[in-house]
Amino acid sequence: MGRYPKSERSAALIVQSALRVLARKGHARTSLHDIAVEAGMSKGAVHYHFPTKDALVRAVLEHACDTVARRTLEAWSRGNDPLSALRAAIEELWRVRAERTDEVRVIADLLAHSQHDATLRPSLADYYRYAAAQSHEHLMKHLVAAGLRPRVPAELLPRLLLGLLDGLLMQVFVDPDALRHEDVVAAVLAIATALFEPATP
Amino acid sequence: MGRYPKSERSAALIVQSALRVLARKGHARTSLHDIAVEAGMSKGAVHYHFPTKDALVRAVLEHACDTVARRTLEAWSRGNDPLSALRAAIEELWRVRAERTDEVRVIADLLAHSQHDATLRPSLADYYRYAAAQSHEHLMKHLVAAGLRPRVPAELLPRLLLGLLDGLLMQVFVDPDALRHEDVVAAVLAIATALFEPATP
Amino acid sequence: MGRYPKSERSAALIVQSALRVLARKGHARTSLHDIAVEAGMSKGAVHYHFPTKDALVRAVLEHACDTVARRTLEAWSRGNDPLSALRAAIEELWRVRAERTDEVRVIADLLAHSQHDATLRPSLADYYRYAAAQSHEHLMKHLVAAGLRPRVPAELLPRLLLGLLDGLLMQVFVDPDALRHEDVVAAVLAIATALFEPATP
Amino acid sequence: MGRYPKSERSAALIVQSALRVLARKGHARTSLHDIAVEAGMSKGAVHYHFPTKDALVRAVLEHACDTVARRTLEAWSRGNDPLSALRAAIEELWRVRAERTDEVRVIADLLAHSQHDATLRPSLADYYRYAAAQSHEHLMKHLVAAGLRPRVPAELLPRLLLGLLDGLLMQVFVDPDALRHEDVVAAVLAIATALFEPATP
DNA sequence: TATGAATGAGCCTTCATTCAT
DNA sequence: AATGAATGAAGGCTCATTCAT
Repeated sequence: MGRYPKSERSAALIVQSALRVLARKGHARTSLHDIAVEAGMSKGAVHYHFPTKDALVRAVLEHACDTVARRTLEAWSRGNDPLSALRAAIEELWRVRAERTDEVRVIADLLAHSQHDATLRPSLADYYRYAAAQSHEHLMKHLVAAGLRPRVPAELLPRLLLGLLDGLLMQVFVDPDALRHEDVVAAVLAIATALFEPATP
Repeated sequence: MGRYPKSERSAALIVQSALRVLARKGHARTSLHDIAVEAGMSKGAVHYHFPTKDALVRAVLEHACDTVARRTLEAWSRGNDPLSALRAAIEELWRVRAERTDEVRVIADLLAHSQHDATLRPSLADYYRYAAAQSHEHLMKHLVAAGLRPRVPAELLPRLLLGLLDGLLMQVFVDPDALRHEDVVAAVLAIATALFEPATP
Repeated sequence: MGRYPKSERSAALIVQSALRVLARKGHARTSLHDIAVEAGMSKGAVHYHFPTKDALVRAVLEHACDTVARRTLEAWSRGNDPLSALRAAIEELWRVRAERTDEVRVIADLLAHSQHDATLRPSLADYYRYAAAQSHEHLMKHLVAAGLRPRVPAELLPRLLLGLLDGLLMQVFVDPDALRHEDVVAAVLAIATALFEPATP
Repeated sequence: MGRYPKSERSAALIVQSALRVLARKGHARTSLHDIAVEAGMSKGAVHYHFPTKDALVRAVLEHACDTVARRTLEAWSRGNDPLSALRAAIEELWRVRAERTDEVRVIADLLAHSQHDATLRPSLADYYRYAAAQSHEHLMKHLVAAGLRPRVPAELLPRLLLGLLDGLLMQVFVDPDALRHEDVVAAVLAIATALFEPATP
């Protein structure tokens, strides 16, 4: 701790500041100047650490994906019995979205941007793959262990779950009152369980 | 009235051109110059018909939402028996997304932008409301008529369906090969049916 | 009356409207569009009557100079004895300025502009010459008739008087409370009379 | 501090260049591009030092007012006896105007502009106040010391003097041959002295 | 490692002017 | 006599980037 060279500390500071500004103003309206001000440095300093704006944005995206992925991972380690674990996970997965963390907002913003900037896609693809893999693992562990088996191809399960949550989030973006927290959790849980049926012996 | 029909034709031409350019380059990278070139007019002419870039973008968004909503409406009017109608609708709803129409891409782009530009939200909120209302009506008509009743609050049904499809689309944006068409349709259909249970008499 | 062809009436309407807008917004910030709107016509119509913006502005300037000159003329036809006539004239000459008529404001604005647009100078020079000639005539008639003779070259008298009033007006432009009406009139009157001495027989 | 003295030098260079261009072309026809070219810099550099065109113009105006005020101040420190001091001052005050320095032209131009741009007024009001205060002080010192007292309110004296000079200048703007230098000086001197009378003991 | 200065391309917008109708 | 449509040249401003220090 504190052992990092100044360079690394500054770079990290810039990424954090950029994340905040990007969440607040969006990629299109964020200038390097804004980021430099937020970080308390000069524009030149930002360029010293990140050769290009795109490079910085990429770093921010990776950081944001990491953070969300980590929180997703934790989401699955709660609850005792399979069902309550699933419920807790869904609740946490929705919460991390509904809270509209800086990270979540930046990811949503850059995901749209990635349609026209291919360099952003790898991070996002990794993120989806990783999140899906995690969810897949836990879904299988919990539910199959409970004597259930999926009604759809197993590798599709997590993608459906995450897609559903992300899609609902978009509706909240547009109209914050469109969905109630409990309703979403209950409905997603219903869907999740409905995707399994008793395994025939 | 009608003395100068050229105006309406030009305005429509500008909106179409703008839609194309926005789909290709995204809101952030699209300039009025690009749009003017695409429309074969001068920048001044664009400003003559739309006082501001924002105004034009809003017009494009409304047009795109209309178009997609209309296609969504048609999606529900196919098939004979309830189940095949549902299947046809889901297939069409996914196709309109997976095809990545200009309209769909622009909507996705502007939806992200709407996080930081409140003036875009009304059109999008209308769009979601309208699409949800349509889906709600047909879902109830088809499935309830088939002696089923929803396992979740009825008004949530279409939001879940559309959210799921939109969320899956985002994964395709990032990684075009992440999902196969048939898989998606089958899975969404499974989910949709799983959301109903026989109505107890 | 009413016998003018439409063309002339429209042209006059445009000049009046332009005067109002120019007084309100200043030459630099006035567009032909503003003037057309004020006149309730289209931009094209304005161009029909005045081939160029400069031509219109020149017409407005002439009109304004005429109006002010006419009022100046009237200013000298009041009062009975020489001194009260002089007092009345000065009071009116200051009032027409201090009121900040549209005409006065436009003249002030265009006078500054004339430094860089020589085509405006003739009208203004005419105006000054004409106003000076009027004032000269009356000053001489009134005061010389009263047995006085000027202390400075006679042809300079009106230029001094008008210059003084105009210069004081500029101070009011910058700070409306800089000068009180009565003070100005009294002081200018004092100066005017001090410029004469009893004619030695 | 002083690590980057180039900044101050550049800012000053820009102000000087802007003064020249404004004097030559007038506020309305002067673009930042013109100023940048005159300064031998890029448009961006101008914006680096002055965030806005208005800000730059304000800086130029203050600079011009300062310069003229300083020269006015010097005008009063010449001559030995009261009368020759007054004469010298009037001569210099007229000269600084009749020379049509860049500063004087810019002040006249912006004064007209200030009718529609309130942000310019404070500088001009200060300038008039300051010049009036200076003139007031010297007028009183010289003339009252010579046993004279004003015929009009004392605080009006300098405003009358400066107003007269400024007003005459406007006539010269419009018609350079309207007034001869010696005539003006003699007449203004006559007026100035006529404004005083022997103090009764 | 970081800063202030400067660049230059591009963007949105305004506006006088032209022209077919 | 007048209108709506369209043009094209600026204009002010933003911003990523470069560079000497």
